[in-house]
Amino acid sequence: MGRQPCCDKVGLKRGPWSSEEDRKLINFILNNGIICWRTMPKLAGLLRCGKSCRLRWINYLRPDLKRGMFTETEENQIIQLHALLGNRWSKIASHFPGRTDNEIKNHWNTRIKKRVKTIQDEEKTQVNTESTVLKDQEQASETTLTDKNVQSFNAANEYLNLLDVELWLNQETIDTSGSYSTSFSLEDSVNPSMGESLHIQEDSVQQWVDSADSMLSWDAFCSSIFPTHILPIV
DNA sequence: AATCTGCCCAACCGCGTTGTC
DNA sequence: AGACAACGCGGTTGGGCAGAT
Repeated sequence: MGRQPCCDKVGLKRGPWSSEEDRKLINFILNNGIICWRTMPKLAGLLRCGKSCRLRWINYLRPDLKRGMFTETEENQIIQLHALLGNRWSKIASHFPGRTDNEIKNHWNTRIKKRVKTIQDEEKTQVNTESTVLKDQEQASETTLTDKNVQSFNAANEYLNLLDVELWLNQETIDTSGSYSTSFSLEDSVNPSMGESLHIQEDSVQQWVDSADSMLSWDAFCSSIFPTHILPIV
Protein backbone atom coordinates (compact mmCIF):
# COMPACT_ATOMS: atom_id res chain seq x y z
CA MET A 1 0.00 0.00 0.00
CA GLY A 2 1.38 3.37 -0.99
CA ARG A 3 1.48 6.43 1.15
CA GLN A 4 -1.79 8.27 1.59
CA PRO A 5 -1.98 11.64 -0.14
CA CYS A 6 -1.45 14.58 2.19
CA CYS A 7 -4.95 15.80 1.48
CA ASP A 8 -8.02 15.23 -0.60
CA LYS A 9 -7.02 16.97 -3.81
CA VAL A 10 -10.52 16.96 -5.31
CA GLY A 11 -11.83 20.50 -5.56
CA LEU A 12 -8.66 22.06 -4.25
CA LYS A 13 -6.96 24.93 -5.99
CA ARG A 14 -3.39 24.69 -7.20
CA GLY A 15 -0.88 27.01 -8.79
CA PRO A 16 -0.03 30.63 -7.96
CA TRP A 17 -1.68 32.24 -4.97
CA SER A 18 -3.96 35.23 -5.43
CA SER A 19 -3.66 38.27 -3.18
CA GLU A 20 -7.06 37.41 -1.73
CA GLU A 21 -5.82 33.97 -0.70
CA ASP A 22 -2.68 35.50 0.79
CA ARG A 23 -4.79 37.92 2.79
CA LYS A 24 -6.98 35.13 4.15
CA LEU A 25 -3.99 33.04 5.18
CA ILE A 26 -2.18 35.95 6.82
CA ASN A 27 -5.29 37.04 8.69
CA PHE A 28 -5.97 33.56 9.93
CA ILE A 29 -2.43 32.94 11.16
CA LEU A 30 -2.13 36.35 12.78
CA ASN A 31 -5.41 35.80 14.61
CA ASN A 32 -5.06 32.13 15.48
CA GLY A 33 -1.41 31.21 15.14
CA ILE A 34 -0.19 28.02 13.52
CA ILE A 35 -1.96 25.08 15.09
CA CYS A 36 -2.58 22.44 12.47
CA TRP A 37 -1.73 22.90 8.82
CA ARG A 38 -4.16 20.22 7.72
CA THR A 39 -7.21 21.92 9.19
CA MET A 40 -6.04 25.46 8.58
CA PRO A 41 -7.22 25.93 4.97
CA LYS A 42 -10.75 24.90 5.85
CA LEU A 43 -10.87 27.18 8.86
CA ALA A 44 -9.32 30.04 6.92
CA GLY A 45 -11.76 29.60 4.04
CA LEU A 46 -9.14 28.51 1.54
CA LEU A 47 -9.46 25.88 -1.16
CA ARG A 48 -5.87 24.76 -0.68
CA CYS A 49 -4.24 21.78 0.96
CA GLY A 50 -2.42 22.30 4.25
CA LYS A 51 0.90 21.60 2.67
CA SER A 52 0.40 24.36 0.14
CA CYS A 53 -0.58 26.79 2.91
CA ARG A 54 2.49 25.90 4.94
CA LEU A 55 4.78 26.41 1.97
CA ARG A 56 3.18 29.71 1.06
CA TRP A 57 3.54 31.01 4.61
CA ILE A 58 7.10 29.80 5.16
CA ASN A 59 8.50 30.82 1.80
CA TYR A 60 6.59 33.99 1.05
CA LEU A 61 4.21 35.43 3.64
CA ARG A 62 6.15 35.15 6.90
CA PRO A 63 6.65 38.68 8.22
CA ASP A 64 10.26 38.09 9.25
CA LEU A 65 11.39 37.21 5.75
CA LYS A 66 14.40 39.06 4.41
CA ARG A 67 13.83 40.02 0.81
CA GLY A 68 16.32 41.00 -1.83
CA MET A 69 19.55 39.85 -3.35
CA PHE A 70 22.10 37.75 -1.53
CA THR A 71 25.23 39.64 -0.58
CA GLU A 72 28.69 38.43 -1.54
CA THR A 73 29.29 37.58 2.11
CA GLU A 74 26.11 35.53 2.30
CA GLU A 75 27.09 33.68 -0.86
CA ASN A 76 30.49 32.83 0.55
CA GLN A 77 28.89 31.60 3.75
CA ILE A 78 26.55 29.42 1.73
CA ILE A 79 29.45 27.95 -0.21
CA GLN A 80 31.29 27.03 2.96
CA LEU A 81 28.21 25.63 4.66
CA HIS A 82 27.34 23.63 1.56
CA ALA A 83 30.85 22.19 1.49
CA LEU A 84 30.27 21.03 5.03
CA LEU A 85 26.61 20.06 5.03
CA GLY A 86 25.84 19.18 1.42
CA ASN A 87 22.32 19.74 0.15
CA ARG A 88 20.82 20.12 3.61
CA TRP A 89 19.17 23.38 2.79
CA SER A 90 17.16 23.76 5.95
CA LYS A 91 20.33 23.40 8.03
CA ILE A 92 22.06 25.95 5.86
CA ALA A 93 19.06 28.28 5.97
CA SER A 94 19.04 28.15 9.76
CA HIS A 95 22.23 30.22 9.67
CA PHE A 96 20.57 32.97 7.66
CA PRO A 97 17.75 34.60 9.60
CA GLY A 98 15.01 35.72 7.24
CA ARG A 99 16.14 33.47 4.41
CA THR A 100 14.26 30.30 3.49
CA ASP A 101 15.68 26.95 2.51
CA ASN A 102 13.84 27.21 -0.80
CA GLU A 103 15.36 30.59 -1.49
CA ILE A 104 18.87 29.39 -0.71
CA LYS A 105 18.37 26.23 -2.72
CA ASN A 106 17.15 28.22 -5.72
CA HIS A 107 20.00 30.68 -5.40
CA TRP A 108 22.50 27.84 -5.20
CA ASN A 109 21.10 26.03 -8.23
CA THR A 110 20.84 29.10 -10.40
CA ARG A 111 23.92 31.10 -9.47
CA ILE A 112 26.33 29.85 -6.85
CA LYS A 113 26.74 26.41 -8.40
CA LYS A 114 28.15 27.97 -11.54
CA ARG A 115 30.46 30.19 -9.54
CA VAL A 116 31.73 27.25 -7.50
CA LYS A 117 32.31 25.21 -10.64
CA THR A 118 34.38 28.01 -12.13
CA ILE A 119 36.39 28.26 -8.93
CA GLN A 120 36.94 24.50 -8.84
CA ASP A 121 38.08 24.47 -12.45
CA GLU A 122 40.53 27.26 -11.70
CA GLU A 123 41.80 25.41 -8.64
CA LYS A 124 42.18 22.20 -10.62
CA THR A 125 44.31 24.03 -13.16
CA GLN A 126 46.30 25.61 -10.37
CA VAL A 127 46.87 22.28 -8.60
CA ASN A 128 47.99 20.69 -11.84
CA THR A 129 50.46 23.49 -12.38
CA GLU A 130 51.68 23.31 -8.80
CA SER A 131 52.06 19.56 -8.90
CA THR A 132 54.08 19.82 -12.11
CA VAL A 133 56.37 22.36 -10.49
CA LEU A 134 56.69 20.19 -7.38
CA LYS A 135 57.39 17.16 -9.52
CA ASP A 136 60.19 18.96 -11.26
CA GLN A 137 61.65 20.06 -7.94
CA GLU A 138 61.39 16.58 -6.45
CA GLN A 139 62.91 15.02 -9.49
CA ALA A 140 65.74 17.45 -9.20
CA SER A 141 66.40 16.20 -5.68
CA GLU A 142 65.92 12.60 -6.83
CA THR A 143 62.64 12.21 -4.92
CA THR A 144 59.39 11.55 -6.75
CA LEU A 145 56.20 13.31 -5.68
CA THR A 146 53.26 11.09 -6.66
CA ASP A 147 49.69 12.13 -7.35
CA LYS A 148 48.86 10.46 -4.08
CA ASN A 149 51.00 13.01 -2.27
CA VAL A 150 49.17 15.84 -3.98
CA GLN A 151 45.82 14.30 -3.06
CA SER A 152 46.90 13.98 0.57
CA PHE A 153 47.99 17.58 0.58
CA ASN A 154 44.63 18.70 -0.79
CA ALA A 155 42.72 16.47 1.63
CA ALA A 156 44.66 17.94 4.54
CA ASN A 157 43.83 21.44 3.41
CA GLU A 158 40.16 20.52 3.09
CA TYR A 159 40.24 18.99 6.54
CA LEU A 160 41.70 22.15 8.04
CA ASN A 161 38.99 24.18 6.34
CA LEU A 162 36.30 21.92 7.82
CA LEU A 163 37.78 22.33 11.28
CA ASP A 164 37.73 26.05 10.77
CA VAL A 165 34.05 25.96 9.84
CA GLU A 166 33.38 23.71 12.83
CA LEU A 167 34.85 26.31 15.14
CA TRP A 168 32.65 28.94 13.64
CA LEU A 169 29.52 26.82 13.82
CA ASN A 170 30.07 25.91 17.45
CA GLN A 171 30.41 29.45 18.62
CA GLU A 172 27.29 30.41 20.47
CA THR A 173 27.16 33.88 19.04
CA ILE A 174 28.78 35.24 15.97
CA ASP A 175 28.62 38.94 15.56
CA THR A 176 28.68 39.94 11.93
CA SER A 177 26.73 42.64 10.16
CA GLY A 178 23.58 41.45 11.83
CA SER A 179 23.83 38.78 14.45
CA TYR A 180 23.84 35.11 13.94
CA SER A 181 23.23 32.92 16.91
CA THR A 182 23.39 29.21 16.47
CA SER A 183 22.70 26.10 18.42
CA PHE A 184 24.10 24.06 15.60
CA SER A 185 26.13 21.01 16.49
CA LEU A 186 28.47 19.42 14.04
CA GLU A 187 27.70 16.03 15.51
CA ASP A 188 24.26 15.95 14.04
CA SER A 189 25.35 17.29 10.73
CA VAL A 190 28.25 15.19 9.59
CA ASN A 191 28.57 11.47 9.49
CA PRO A 192 30.02 9.73 12.54
CA SER A 193 33.09 8.48 10.76
CA MET A 194 34.12 12.01 9.95
CA GLY A 195 33.61 13.04 13.55
CA GLU A 196 35.83 10.17 14.60
CA SER A 197 38.58 11.10 12.24
CA LEU A 198 38.44 14.64 13.52
CA HIS A 199 39.13 13.37 17.03
CA ILE A 200 41.95 11.10 15.94
CA GLN A 201 43.78 13.97 14.36
CA GLU A 202 42.84 16.45 17.04
CA ASP A 203 46.18 16.46 18.87
CA SER A 204 48.19 17.00 15.78
CA VAL A 205 46.31 20.18 14.97
CA GLN A 206 45.75 21.36 18.53
CA GLN A 207 48.31 24.08 18.13
CA TRP A 208 46.55 25.33 15.07
CA VAL A 209 43.19 25.17 16.83
CA ASP A 210 44.54 27.19 19.73
CA SER A 211 45.68 29.88 17.40
CA ALA A 212 42.30 29.83 15.64
CA ASP A 213 40.42 30.43 18.88
CA SER A 214 41.02 34.09 18.54
CA MET A 215 38.94 34.22 15.36
CA LEU A 216 35.76 35.92 16.38
CA SER A 217 34.54 37.77 13.36
CA TRP A 218 33.26 36.48 10.08
CA ASP A 219 35.72 38.70 8.22
CA ALA A 220 38.64 37.25 10.11
CA PHE A 221 37.28 33.81 9.43
CA CYS A 222 36.91 34.55 5.74
CA SER A 223 40.32 36.00 5.32
CA SER A 224 41.89 33.04 7.06
CA ILE A 225 40.39 30.27 4.98
CA PHE A 226 38.92 31.60 1.79
CA PRO A 227 41.04 31.55 -1.31
CA THR A 228 41.65 35.18 -2.17
CA HIS A 229 39.65 34.98 -5.40
CA ILE A 230 36.36 34.35 -3.57
CA LEU A 231 36.85 36.79 -0.76
CA PRO A 232 33.90 39.07 -0.23
CA ILE A 233 34.34 42.44 -1.83
CA VAL A 234 33.64 44.98 0.88
C1' DA B 1 7.73 42.80 -34.33
C1' DA B 2 8.00 37.98 -33.73
C1' DT B 3 10.28 34.11 -32.14
C1' DC B 4 13.71 31.70 -29.57
C1' DT B 5 16.49 30.73 -25.58
C1' DG B 6 17.97 30.71 -21.05
C1' DC B 7 17.25 32.16 -16.40
C1' DC B 8 14.76 32.69 -12.17
C1' DC B 9 11.79 31.35 -8.63
C1' DA B 10 7.23 29.95 -6.68
C1' DA B 11 5.02 25.90 -6.18
C1' DC B 12 4.40 20.98 -6.35
C1' DC B 13 5.61 16.09 -5.45
C1' DG B 14 7.38 12.21 -3.12
C1' DC B 15 9.64 10.43 0.65
C1' DG B 16 11.74 10.31 5.31
C1' DT B 17 10.94 11.51 10.06
C1' DT B 18 8.30 12.29 14.04
C1' DG B 19 4.31 12.09 16.91
C1' DT B 20 0.16 9.84 18.50
C1' DC B 21 -2.91 6.25 19.42
C1' DA C 1 5.28 -2.70 18.51
C1' DG C 2 3.09 -1.22 14.66
C1' DA C 3 -0.13 1.50 11.99
C1' DC C 4 -1.44 5.79 10.66
C1' DA C 5 -1.39 10.93 10.27
C1' DA C 6 0.98 15.09 9.96
C1' DC C 7 5.02 17.59 9.28
C1' DG C 8 9.29 18.89 7.11
C1' DC C 9 12.77 18.46 3.65
C1' DG C 10 15.01 18.14 -0.84
C1' DG C 11 14.40 17.40 -5.79
C1' DT C 12 11.99 18.86 -9.63
C1' DT C 13 8.82 21.35 -12.60
C1' DG C 14 6.71 24.89 -15.23
C1' DG C 15 5.33 29.58 -16.09
C1' DG C 16 6.83 34.24 -16.52
C1' DC C 17 10.24 37.30 -17.90
C1' DA C 18 14.28 39.45 -20.19
C1' DG C 19 17.65 39.48 -23.52
C1' DA C 20 19.27 37.71 -27.97
C1' DT C 21 18.49 36.68 -32.68
